[in-house]
Amino acid sequence: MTRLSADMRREQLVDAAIRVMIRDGVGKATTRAIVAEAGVPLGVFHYCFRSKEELLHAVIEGIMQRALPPTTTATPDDRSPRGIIRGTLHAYWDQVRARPDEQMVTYELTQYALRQPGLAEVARRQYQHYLTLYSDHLEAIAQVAGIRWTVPVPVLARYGLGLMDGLTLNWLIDRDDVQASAALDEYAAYLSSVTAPGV
Amino acid sequence: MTRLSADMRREQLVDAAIRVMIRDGVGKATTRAIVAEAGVPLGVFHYCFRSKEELLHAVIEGIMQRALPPTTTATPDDRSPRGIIRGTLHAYWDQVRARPDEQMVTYELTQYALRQPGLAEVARRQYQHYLTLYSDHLEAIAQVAGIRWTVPVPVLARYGLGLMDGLTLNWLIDRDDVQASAALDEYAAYLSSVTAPGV
DNA sequence: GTTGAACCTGGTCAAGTGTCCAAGTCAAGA
DNA sequence: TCTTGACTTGGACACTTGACCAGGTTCAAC
Repeated sequence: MTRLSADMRREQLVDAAIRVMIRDGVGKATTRAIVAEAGVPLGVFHYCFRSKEELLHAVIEGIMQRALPPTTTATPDDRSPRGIIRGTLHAYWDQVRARPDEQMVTYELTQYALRQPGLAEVARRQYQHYLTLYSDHLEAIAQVAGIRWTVPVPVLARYGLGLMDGLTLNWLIDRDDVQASAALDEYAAYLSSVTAPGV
Repeated sequence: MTRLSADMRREQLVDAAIRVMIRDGVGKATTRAIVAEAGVPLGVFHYCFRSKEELLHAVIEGIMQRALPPTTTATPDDRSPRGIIRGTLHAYWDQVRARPDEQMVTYELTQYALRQPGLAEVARRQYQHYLTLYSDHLEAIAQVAGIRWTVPVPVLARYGLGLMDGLTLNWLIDRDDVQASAALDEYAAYLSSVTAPGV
């Protein structure tokens, strides 16, 4: 086995763990499955991590990092406010649709974290982070489209984040692209209805 | 041990399983934890169920049955369409807030089911059932409020169910009642904006 | 009363799981 | 060169978990 620093090994194990989770689910991500995926002996695990929970902690931080960044608002075809909003939403949705398993892992990890006293706080912090991202994203859209929101942005962010989370969850269950798209369009229509020209 | 029919025993075990899941999470609901909760010997389990998955199947059907029925639209204080909508939503939300652990179990079970080939179909069917319930609920509101929806009800149902699922999930993470309530009010405002008088 | 099906029980098995450790290997600084 | 600390390795331990079964008990129907 090539010699690596403990930090490198940790990174290697976290990546392997994420791969296992995406493929087989969080429940199947045992220490043995993870080291097998990473191609290292079992002993390595507890040399790098004090416990499995410590790895889970690192995995959660890791997967949150790679969470979908809101798509840059580039929609060359339709530059009306409504067109920009609709284009942005569908671009984001395409990313969700492209990696369903990754979405599932995110939800599974969130729930796992909520049950583990030590990890609940991490989940909370991460969700707060998402809220901020979403708020920034809304502000960016407003700027690009040359409009302002007639509803407080924090409210709009919570509403939107909730809706996207819910639609994703529901789509993961029935994979109904037509209905999901229709709901997304309705969201775009709603967002357009809470805009006013200029700032 | 008092003698009971296998059907009774099954019911007893399902109830015990649900109790364990609510208290400790789906992952901790082992056969031993379940029979301990039910106060019966371990052997009973595999006398009543061919396998643990068979019990899980029964649990899912069971917990879905007790899922929140849409609140009857009784809002004596404000009988305007908007008042009725808002009252209904908050009444529903109060039910969610009253049993957070039960909500979590529902989400955990859904995910567990999606990973288990045999159970995925059950989840799909149940979600379809929820959609129908939500549609009926929307129609009921329209009738009581004397309005009609200007957006197709199936779209409105998917949108609403997604939003409520997402808001619930997010609230389970940060338990922020103020923000949740604000988002809920915004949803009420949106719903009001897609109504037209009479039928 | 006999019988047979339904129900109960305690122990046991094999597989899997997180954790630990003693002995080995390596590379770089004293 | 020697030493020292960091990394590697294979095996082992203690425990959990789902599944199974042989033998016992009960009760209603005949």
